[in-house]
Amino acid sequence: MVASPSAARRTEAQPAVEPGPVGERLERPTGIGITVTAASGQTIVVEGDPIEGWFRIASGAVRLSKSTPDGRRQVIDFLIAGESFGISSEEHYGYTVEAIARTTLVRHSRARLEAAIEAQPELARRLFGIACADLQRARQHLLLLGRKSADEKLASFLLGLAARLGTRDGVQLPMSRQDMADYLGLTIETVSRTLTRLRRQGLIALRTPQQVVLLRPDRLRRIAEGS
Amino acid sequence: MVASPSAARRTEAQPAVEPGPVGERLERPTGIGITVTAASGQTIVVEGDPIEGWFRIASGAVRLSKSTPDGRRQVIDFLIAGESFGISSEEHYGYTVEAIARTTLVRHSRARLEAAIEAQPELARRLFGIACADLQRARQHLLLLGRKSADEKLASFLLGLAARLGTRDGVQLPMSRQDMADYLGLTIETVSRTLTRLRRQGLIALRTPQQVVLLRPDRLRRIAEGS
DNA sequence: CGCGCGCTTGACTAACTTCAAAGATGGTGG
DNA sequence: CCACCATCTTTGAAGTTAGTCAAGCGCGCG
Repeated sequence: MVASPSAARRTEAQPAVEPGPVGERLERPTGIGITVTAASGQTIVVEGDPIEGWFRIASGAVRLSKSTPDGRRQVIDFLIAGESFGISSEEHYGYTVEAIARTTLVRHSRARLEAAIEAQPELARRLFGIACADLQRARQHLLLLGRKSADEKLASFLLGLAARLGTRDGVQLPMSRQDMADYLGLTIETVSRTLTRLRRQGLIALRTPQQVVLLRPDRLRRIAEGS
Repeated sequence: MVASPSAARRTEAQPAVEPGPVGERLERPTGIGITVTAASGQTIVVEGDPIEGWFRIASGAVRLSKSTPDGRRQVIDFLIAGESFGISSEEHYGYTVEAIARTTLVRHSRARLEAAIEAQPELARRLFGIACADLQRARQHLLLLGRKSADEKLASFLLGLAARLGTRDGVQLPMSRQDMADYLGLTIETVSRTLTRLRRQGLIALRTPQQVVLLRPDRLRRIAEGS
């Protein structure tokens, strides 16, 4: 059940994030932040870093993850364009953020956010709503990790991703098998084998390893919720 | 890994919560809510119920849980005196709440909370802080469920509970083995066997099944974080 | 062309679950 | 006050799922 300590897979320990093509010029009173870009695999913030602002993903995708000291990793969430992280009252990040594709982010200072809340109290409600939605997602994820089988985990994951990306029957996976495994609390081999099983049962098709077609969403849904 | 469907263990389907000894008289403009009491095992709210207010636990303890349609259960959290649930911008509860001991709760209407926020905007920040703390706890729980072994889960659980209850070396477990199993994503037998193993290794002592003494917190901590 | 990387597959192993039964414990009623 | 019953916990033996170790495949890039 437990991945071996040698499973540390942080092959990336890059410099950090560099100012993007647009650069710091966008730091203006309009409320638009600093645009930065990150290459795939690049680390944006590390668990324990002080939270100095929040990021909104303009394009691309990132993963949030936590690790044990011996390198086992749990992916907390994947974020895509339009979603944010770093909106918290905590002092430090409780997770690491890494790009899983070439990603553009807009960084906003915490001070400005505080000021904006003063100016328009309605904003506080929006942030609270985001935190509540994140909490609901995390709790759904708890049920998946604690009580679902590998088949159920994959079915849930594929359906959830399709719903999130707004695609009816096909999903372009933005993450690797390793990322999926670390999100689902499985190993890469089990993810691969389970996808193969779903494919052999005619529930999905794999055009390429990243391009999944949901052939039988109805049956996948039944599996996802416990046959 | 997956508990059998027959593992449905909601032996309780009681009427709900009855007005407590103090009754509805406490519904006054002071902001003090309605006091209610629940016997051990009694259901307070059910997953899917509309959120009509929030509850603060005056005494006793409750568990929050989610279930699959076939009855497998994942405990999301345990709450003790002084802690709250139902503080959310969601419309419906995403979890069921049940008392795990004789519990007294104070119920506050949502409308009054909204009004209080209008009156003192600082309150909004407090609520946001609670949501962020809950989120951090849930994410720590994700790492436990997804990537820790049974030994690590139990060590983490006992240390966390001791820290939370503010006791140095002894813990009075307020929940059953089944509840612990459902929190840790294990079966009741594995919980029992693991506690026995920790006891035989001299790391803990069990005065009674509920009374745990942490004999070697240092070694437990090393186990909790991955030997 | 061949090298490297990510994905898949196979054989075997280990951890945890399942099924079964035997202690504890605690409350209730005789 | 004590015996009995229901419930919770512990323990044992066997079964399953997912993990580990190892190798092969396929694609893209230099």
